[in-house]
Amino acid sequence: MAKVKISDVAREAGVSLGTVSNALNHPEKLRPETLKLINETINRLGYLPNQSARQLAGGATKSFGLVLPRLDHGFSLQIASGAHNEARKHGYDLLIANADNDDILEDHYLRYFMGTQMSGVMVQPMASPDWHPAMTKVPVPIVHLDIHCSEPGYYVAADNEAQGRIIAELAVARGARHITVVGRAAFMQLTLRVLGIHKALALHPDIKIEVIDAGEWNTAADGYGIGAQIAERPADERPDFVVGLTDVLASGVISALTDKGISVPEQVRVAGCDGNPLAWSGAVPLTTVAPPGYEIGRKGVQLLMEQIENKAPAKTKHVRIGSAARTVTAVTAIEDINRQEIVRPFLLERVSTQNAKPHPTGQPIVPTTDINLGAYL
Amino acid sequence: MAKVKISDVAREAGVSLGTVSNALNHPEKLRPETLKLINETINRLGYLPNQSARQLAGGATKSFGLVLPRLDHGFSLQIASGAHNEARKHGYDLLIANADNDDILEDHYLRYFMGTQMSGVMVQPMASPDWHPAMTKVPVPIVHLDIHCSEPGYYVAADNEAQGRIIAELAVARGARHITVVGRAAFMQLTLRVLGIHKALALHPDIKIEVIDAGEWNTAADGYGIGAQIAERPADERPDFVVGLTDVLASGVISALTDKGISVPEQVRVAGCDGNPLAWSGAVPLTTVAPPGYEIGRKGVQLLMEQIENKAPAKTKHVRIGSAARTVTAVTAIEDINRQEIVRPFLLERVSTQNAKPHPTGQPIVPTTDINLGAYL
DNA sequence: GCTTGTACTTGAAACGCATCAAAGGGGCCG
DNA sequence: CGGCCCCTTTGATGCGTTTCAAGTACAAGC
Repeated sequence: MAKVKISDVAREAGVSLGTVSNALNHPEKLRPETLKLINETINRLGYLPNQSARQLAGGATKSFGLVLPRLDHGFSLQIASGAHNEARKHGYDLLIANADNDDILEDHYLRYFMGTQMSGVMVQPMASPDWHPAMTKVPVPIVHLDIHCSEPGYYVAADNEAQGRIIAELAVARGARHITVVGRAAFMQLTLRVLGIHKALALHPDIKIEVIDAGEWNTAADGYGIGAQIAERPADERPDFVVGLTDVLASGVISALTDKGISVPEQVRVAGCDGNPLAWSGAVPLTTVAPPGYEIGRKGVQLLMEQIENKAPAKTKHVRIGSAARTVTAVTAIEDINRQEIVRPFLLERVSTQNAKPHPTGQPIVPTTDINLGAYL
Repeated sequence: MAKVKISDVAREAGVSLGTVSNALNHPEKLRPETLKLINETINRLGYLPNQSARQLAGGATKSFGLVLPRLDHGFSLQIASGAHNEARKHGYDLLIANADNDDILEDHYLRYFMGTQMSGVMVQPMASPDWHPAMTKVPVPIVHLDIHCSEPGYYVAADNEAQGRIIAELAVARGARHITVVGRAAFMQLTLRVLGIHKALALHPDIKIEVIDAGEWNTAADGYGIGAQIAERPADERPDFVVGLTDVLASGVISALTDKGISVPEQVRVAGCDGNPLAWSGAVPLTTVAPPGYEIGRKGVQLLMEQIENKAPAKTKHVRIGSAARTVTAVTAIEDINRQEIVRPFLLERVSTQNAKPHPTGQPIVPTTDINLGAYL
C-alpha cells in the first residue's frame, strides 16, 4: 500500500508522466481515448495527486484559508458560510482554522496558511492586527474581517459602533431610564459596541447607565448569573433595559429574569447586540441588531479575488458592510403583526426566502455598501 | 517582494541552507548564537517556510483534516471543538472543510486532505461511506464520525437510534397518547432516530404516531410552519407530544404553538432529539437528548493517533460514545429545582464547570465508553 | 514524395525544503 | 605533538508535481 504516484500511473498506462499530468490539469489537450485510458488507470490504482507537490510545482492552488477566533460563535459561522459560498462560486476551496480564542494559535494558523501557498487568507482577528512585519512582506493576499484600523491593508467590517448606538437609541426610544450593559468588552468589536452605546447616551445625561462584567467567555451561563443578580435587586435599583453585549448573554439574562418571576419585556426589556442566530431560536423573542456576517464573508472573498486578479491592487481598502439599522427596521416592520419589536431567525429566513434566495441560512438581507472609512471617522 | 526562501536566509545569514533548515526543525542541534543569528535574519527578511515544500520533502505534517457536512449545526461544532482540543494536545493542527451538504464537495475535500499529506482525516459523512475504492487504498488514517456501518474502518458515533428510543420512552412516561414526529429523515442519523422512536413505540400500539416531513433543511422556519399547522387543528386531532427530529425544528414548533396561544408544555409537550446548543438559548426550555459531540471529536482524534502510532493498526474499530440517556438524567436531576424536566445550555455548562473543566463550551459531561458494535446489533 | 501544419506526447528542469552522510573545527588525552 | 572523539555545519540528493520546449506521428497540400 505504498503511495501511488503519477509515475506509477504513467508506467501502468503506458504513457509518459507529463501526459498524466495533463490529464489532470488540461484534459482538453489529450486525445479522448488517451484520457479515458489514463482515468481508468487512475481509478484502478487509486491514485490521489499529492497536493503538496502540486502546489510546490504549480504555484498557488485555488484555495483560501480562513482563520476564525471560535467556531461556536454564530457570527463567525455566518462569515464562514458567506466566504464558503463565494469561494466556491469562483472555484476556490475554503479551509477553516479555529484559533480558539488564542492569539498565538491565530498567528500560527495564519502563518501556516500563508506558507501553504494559499491563494489568499482571511482572518477575523481577535485583537488589532499589528502584524509582525513578516505578514505584510508575504505576497499572499490577505483580508481582515470584522475589524478596522488605520493600517494599510484590506478590511471588511460590520459597523460595531453603530450596533451599540442603534441599540442604545432603541433603548431611549422605549423610554429607558436605567440601562445595564452586560458583558466583558474583551474584544475590539465589543469595545466598539460599548463605545457606541456611550456615545449615543451622552446625549441623554439623565439616563443612568452601568456596565457589568460578565466573566471571561460571555456565555449564556454568565448572562444567567448576572440576570439572577439583577433580579434580586430591589425594584427601584433594577434597570429597565438590559443590553447584552452579545445575544447569547442577553438570552441568558432573559432566562434568569423569567425564572425569577420578572417578566420580559413588561418589567425589564432585554436586547442583544450582534444578531447571533445561536440566540434566536428561543420562544421568547430577542431584540437585537443583526450584523451581516454572511455579507462580510462574501465581501472578504471578493476582495481576495480583486487582489488576485489585479496586477497592481490597491494598497488599502476599507469596506463597511450594510447598516444594521436597516435590518432591524425591515424585520420590525414585518414583526409589527406580532406583539413587539422582534428579530427572529425564521422570520429573517422567510424574508430572504421571499426574495427567492436559494438557501435561507445566513443569506443576506441587507444590501452591501462600500463606504470609505474616512467618511465615518 | 519576491518570495523569500530558505536559501535567501542562508545567504543573508552567512550559513548554509541545511543549517537554516535545522534552525526550523531541530533547533537543539545548533549553537545558540547561530540559532539567534538565523532567527534574526528570518525575522528581518520576513521569511515564511513554504509548507508545501516542507510536506513534500519531509513526509506528513502534523495536521489533521476534518470534513463537516455543515458548519451551522451545533453538533458538528461540538465535534470540531473536541477534535480541535485533542489535536492541539498532541501538537497537531486541525483544518476544517465545509462540505455544505453536498456529497460531491465532501468527496472533493476528502481527496484534497488525503492528497495534502495530512497525518489523518476525519469525516462526518452525509451518507453511508461506500467510498470509492481509492479512499481505502490511500495510506492515510481516516476516521468516520457520527455514523456506523459494517464496512471495515474506524468509526465513532453517537447512538442515534438510542436517542430516538430515549425520547420516545420519555414521551410514554409523560403519558403521551398521540405523538407527532416532525422532520425529514434525510440523513442516516435522522433515519436512525426515527427508527429508534418506532422501535420504542412498537411496545405501545395504543399510542398514535404520525410523522410530518419538514421540508428540505429542517430549519426553525420549517418547524414554525408545522407548529402553526398543528395549532390550527381541532384540539382532539392535535398531538400531545411533538418530537422534533432536530432541536432547531422543535424550537420552531414551540415558537409557533406559543404564538398561536397553545401553551407548552401544558397543552402540548415538545421535545428535541439532538442536544443542539443552537436551540438551547431560548427562555422556554426544551427537553432534548444530548449526544456527546465533543467526545466524538475527541475520540476521533484519539483513533487517528492510535493509527499513527501503531505500526499495524487494527483494520476495523467501532466506538460508540456515551449514553445520551445519562446526560438527560443527570441534568434533569439538577433541573428538578425548577419547574420541569429541562436541558439548558448554561446548566450543562455549570455542571461541567463544577467539575473543574477549563473551558465550558461543549465539554463532556458524559463519560466516554468504548463499546463493540457487535454488542448492539 | 516532399513540405508544412496540426494534434498529441514526451521528458528534463524546476519548485522549496528536509535529510543525512560527510566534512570541519575544537578540545582532550596520552 | 599526534590521535581521537564530539559538536556543529555543510551541501548534494530526492520528495511528486507542473510546465514547456522539443519531439513524434499523421494528414493535407503541392
